[in-house]
Amino acid sequence: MTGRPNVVLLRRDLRLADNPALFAAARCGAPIIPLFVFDEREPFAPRGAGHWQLHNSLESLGKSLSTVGLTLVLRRGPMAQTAFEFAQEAGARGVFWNRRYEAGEIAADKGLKAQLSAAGIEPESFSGSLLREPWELKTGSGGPYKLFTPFWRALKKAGPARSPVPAPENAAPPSRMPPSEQLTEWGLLPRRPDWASEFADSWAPGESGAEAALIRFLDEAAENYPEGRDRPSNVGTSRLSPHLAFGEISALTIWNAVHARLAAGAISETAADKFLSELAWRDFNYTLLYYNPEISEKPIIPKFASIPWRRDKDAFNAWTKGMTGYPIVDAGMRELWRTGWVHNRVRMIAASFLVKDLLIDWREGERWFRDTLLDADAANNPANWQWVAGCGADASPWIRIFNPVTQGERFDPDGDYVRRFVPELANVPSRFIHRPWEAPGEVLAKAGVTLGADYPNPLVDHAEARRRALRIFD
DNA sequence: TTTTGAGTTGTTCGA
DNA sequence: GTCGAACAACTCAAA
Repeated sequence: MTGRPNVVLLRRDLRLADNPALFAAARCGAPIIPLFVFDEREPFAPRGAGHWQLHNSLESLGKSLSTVGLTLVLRRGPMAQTAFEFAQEAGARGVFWNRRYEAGEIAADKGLKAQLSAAGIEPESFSGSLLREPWELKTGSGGPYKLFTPFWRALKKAGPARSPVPAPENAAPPSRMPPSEQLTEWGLLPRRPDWASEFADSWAPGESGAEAALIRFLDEAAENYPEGRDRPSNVGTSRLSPHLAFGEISALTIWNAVHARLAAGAISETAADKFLSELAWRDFNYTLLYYNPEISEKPIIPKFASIPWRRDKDAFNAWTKGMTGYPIVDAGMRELWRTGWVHNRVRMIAASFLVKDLLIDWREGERWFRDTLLDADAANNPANWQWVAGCGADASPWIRIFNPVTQGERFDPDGDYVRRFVPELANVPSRFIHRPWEAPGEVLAKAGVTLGADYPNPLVDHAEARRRALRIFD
């Protein structure tokens, strides 16, 4: 097709369905160039494990786009400059994108908007990621919500802001296509060692993988979600977080799919409500990010800025490697390393252990998760770390310290989860699986475990560490 | 303006 | 084994 094209700038919205920027470009009738810009210098750009997801997601996106007649262009470099130069090179008429909410990303996109306007290229941004924009839901006095429950009530009452838009069909590429960089040359897949060798057993990055995960959840797990979500040994959660983090599916699509099942009587209101409230947490965390732009650096409650964190490289390394001697913590940290994801319940236990038991700065944990999780983003990861550390948005009057033994016994009673990720404990009886140091010598011998050799002794005594944390956080 | 009710996910103690 | 109270008295949101 001839005529000046519109560029659709893609970032963490790697999908065709319900992509407002792509839809708007398709509706224009002008030729379309989908452009993915990878700016590795952005603090919340995919990194570490995220490179694996990004590679596979882009590969999948490229194929999907080609089925509707479009060619994905890949470029690396500073976001605003790269996108602007590309728009000029392509002789673009407009550049469309879906909004982002992290301070640096907002600044980059704002700069791009100004640059494009000055050059006579039309910029247009859309709401495509959240159910409601962060500035839409306000308290009675006009401020942003600081507690989840009132936010959730307001979101439920208001509902999503827009209707979903379909994927484009038979879109038109331009007659002259600017060249793309080659995905394989970006070197995003790990080699020597290939630490992602098992990721594909757990994940299918891309839009169709996201859709399959949603269907699987609705068919098999949604009805039992309120209880099933807390059992890390089961697939009781939606496992949609990596797909959401890369925008392979929209929150609105998920919201509507759950409502459709509810209307059909296929799931109960209780189950739907519980799950949708978790989806609402994502919106809430983005609101927190928007109004607390330093959320990954500064405690939302300022008095927590003066906690005397311990600098203990050895303890931190033991935590990252899943060698703390607390089986549920170690299973979680090894699940993270092996699969790029950890069950939510175990995230809280492992995070609480780092912050409260080891007294290591939550920001170090946040950075580790940012590197190793497939689903890390600028909002959810920092906001949840702040919640665990107790310096976040909720105002609980006393500090919460998870007991790794109690939590393990409550949520992994048979030890199935621990046995899967900490195989050296596989033969320890359930009674001792979450407290192997209390097992009699002959029990450990029979299970083939020597504490301190096959599996570490506890890094700290939890009861003692708890008293220390209570003293320091007071 | 003042008041009132409530706050994701917890733990421990003691009856 | 189970259950309610204490934790510490704060901050938020709405009436």
